[in-house]
Amino acid sequence: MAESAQRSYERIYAIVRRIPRGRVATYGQVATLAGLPGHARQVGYALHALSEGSGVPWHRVINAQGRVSPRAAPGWDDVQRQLLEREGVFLGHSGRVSLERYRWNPRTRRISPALAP
DNA sequence: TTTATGGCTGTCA
DNA sequence: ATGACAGCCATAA
Repeated sequence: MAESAQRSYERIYAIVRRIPRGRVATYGQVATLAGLPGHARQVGYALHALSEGSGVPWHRVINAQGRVSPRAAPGWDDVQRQLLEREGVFLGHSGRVSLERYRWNPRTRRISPALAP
């Protein structure tokens, strides 16, 4: 693997690591924050290449539609949903996450749970 | 080298 | 609301 790609991966991981518990971010959002606007797909690859003990909360990254993307290995999407629920991110009735509520904003834009309906 | 394929996204029907 | 299409670019073969 080329070093430039490695660097990008590290940036991506650094961003994903910042996502707080109970929050989610989209692939595109992570890409932009990592300084790679438009490389959302690459974020998916970076996370896919991740090893298990890396400490990177890959499950907090979902697609722009607020859904858990289906991946190569069947059953993993369920695992991801479980992990999210364990952190307090509950999926809507159609297996969708309300991005309006759970989207992570690095610049303090946080939604108070007490304020939520 | 070229091709095919993806843990995506935005736009349009 | 869902589905098809086209960009984007790193990996794998």
